[in-house]
Amino acid sequence: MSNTNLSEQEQIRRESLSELRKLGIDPYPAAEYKTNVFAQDIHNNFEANAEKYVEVCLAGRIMNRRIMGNASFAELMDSSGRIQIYVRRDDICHGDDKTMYNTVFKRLLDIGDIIGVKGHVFKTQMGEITVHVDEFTILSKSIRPLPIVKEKDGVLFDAVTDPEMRYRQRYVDLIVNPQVRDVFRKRSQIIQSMRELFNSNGYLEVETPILQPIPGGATARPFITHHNALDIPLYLRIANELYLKRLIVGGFEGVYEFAKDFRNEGMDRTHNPEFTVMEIYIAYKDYNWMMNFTEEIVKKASLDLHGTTQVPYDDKIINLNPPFKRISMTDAIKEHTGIDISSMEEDELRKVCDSLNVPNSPEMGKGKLIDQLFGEKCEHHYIQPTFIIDYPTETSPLTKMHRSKAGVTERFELMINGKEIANAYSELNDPVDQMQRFMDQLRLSEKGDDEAMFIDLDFVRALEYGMPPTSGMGIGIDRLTMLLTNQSSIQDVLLFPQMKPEKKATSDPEEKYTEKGVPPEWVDPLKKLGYTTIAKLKEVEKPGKLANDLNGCNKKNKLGLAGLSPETVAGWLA
RNA sequence: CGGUCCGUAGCUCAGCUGGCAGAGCACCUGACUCUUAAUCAGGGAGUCGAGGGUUCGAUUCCCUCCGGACCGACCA
Repeated sequence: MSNTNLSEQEQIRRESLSELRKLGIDPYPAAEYKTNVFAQDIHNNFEANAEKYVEVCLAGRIMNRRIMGNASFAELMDSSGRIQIYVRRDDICHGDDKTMYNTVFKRLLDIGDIIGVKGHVFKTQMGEITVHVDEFTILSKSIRPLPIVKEKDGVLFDAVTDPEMRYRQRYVDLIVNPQVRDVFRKRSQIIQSMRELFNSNGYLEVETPILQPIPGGATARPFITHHNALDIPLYLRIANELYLKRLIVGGFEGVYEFAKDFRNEGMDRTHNPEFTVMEIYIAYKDYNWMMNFTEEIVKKASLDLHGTTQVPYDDKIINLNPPFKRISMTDAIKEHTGIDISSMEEDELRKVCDSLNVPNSPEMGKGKLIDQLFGEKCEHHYIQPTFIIDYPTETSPLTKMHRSKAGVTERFELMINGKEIANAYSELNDPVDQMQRFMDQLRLSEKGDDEAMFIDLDFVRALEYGMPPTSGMGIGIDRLTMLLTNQSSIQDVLLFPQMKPEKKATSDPEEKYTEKGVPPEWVDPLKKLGYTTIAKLKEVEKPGKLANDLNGCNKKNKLGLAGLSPETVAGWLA
């Protein structure tokens, strides 16, 4: 009776659940279920070694059923893939009692249920490798129907594509869209590939604070939170750079971290409020060395994942085989605008921006203007991997001045498919210069740039003890994964992308209704008719009509309640 | 934040210039012992995103709101 808000199919599945229990079958058994094979193993090896597959046991979710009287085919999906099973009445029911087949298998089991099967592998007349089941065990009953996706010759029918469902109920997406699982396996492989390389070089994987008193190391708006015991504000980190460099000061030769960073900014196809960055810092190296190392990282990840450095993205082929093109930012701007900005000051740059219709604002300094020019006019052209090198000092406050070029720093970004994939420097280790750069940032922030960096005095203190010359690099793991798995939105490489809260229909609790004199058994029918709050109930003008609707609902849903008179209903509304 | 499009059964989607709410899959009943998008016969399933307006009558037209997608602006 309390189930009137469930769909017909959900009610039927709940009834199946209690029928199973009445038959003495636990729909959610506690015991370990020992399997000895995965679907993929059977597909790969059955034909060569049929004798090894006479007693198999596997478990998975029922994805499809084809019942033909006393025999049935079904598809079972485990973590490795799908395999067909064949269930024959007289093979699973040895005596006269055919309940396990006629009632349990045919009627009480559903698509979505998780079962274990024991049997032997054979090949059907149609040539499909199949498990002939001798015995099955219900491992978990599903009481919510799955979307039905059918497939023939690799073509999907009725595939679930609604992003709302796919991202919000990722578990459903993973069940019905098998290629989605593959993307996340690849994501893990990419991280594994990088970790292997770093560890084999003797670099140390570390963990640094996510809750930071000063959100340093990058320019971005942070999330802010509060620590009650200390009574201080804390920020969710926007970068871990300053902590990793403290560790280089502390004497580690190379440190790296796969870090979740958090930025309180816009969300779209390439931005999620939390995202993953791998940052690595290595002593006694410079950015030239780091470019070579970055090439090696990207090449290895691609080879480990695809066995090739030619990867498809959209309609393009990206060639990740080093060496990658290297071009300075000023040359890049010259290449795409024909303008040499290398000796220009702020006023001239602003005029150039205006003449090229590049948006700019008064609080932008020289560095920001150059950045803006590059972003608008150049960035999207770099489809094949390209290192953009030597960035303006103003936008690179943690970077060493260039050893020979004035006004620029030893910094590179790796652009692939028109997007920034990696960002690296020869790290600034001069504590006096660092302090000066922080002060410059402070002035920018006073000028109105809300993205200028905070000053981290402890970091400066660390540098005062002496940091070896160091090169550091960060790679956006989400974006690298998008690139290597050919996904066009960041939501497709994050298991649980940030979503707006699910809207929840307001609904008053039962007590609110009973206070008004509504009998408890009539609360659900009322809600089903749309009177989910007392306020809505009060708006009713014709109690007779409501009584009529309720009696109709009673009859339609076979609730078996005594009929209501208009007077009774009018009493609730008083 | 601006422009375009979308929201109908568990899922994928039709529904014309306003007139009884539709299909396929899924579900239920029945048939069928090698099927495979199984098939065949029958059945029931809906707050047509929410609220308001116009109308004798709104899923359809208008307004507001909510949610989503794509394209722009901002950020990694």
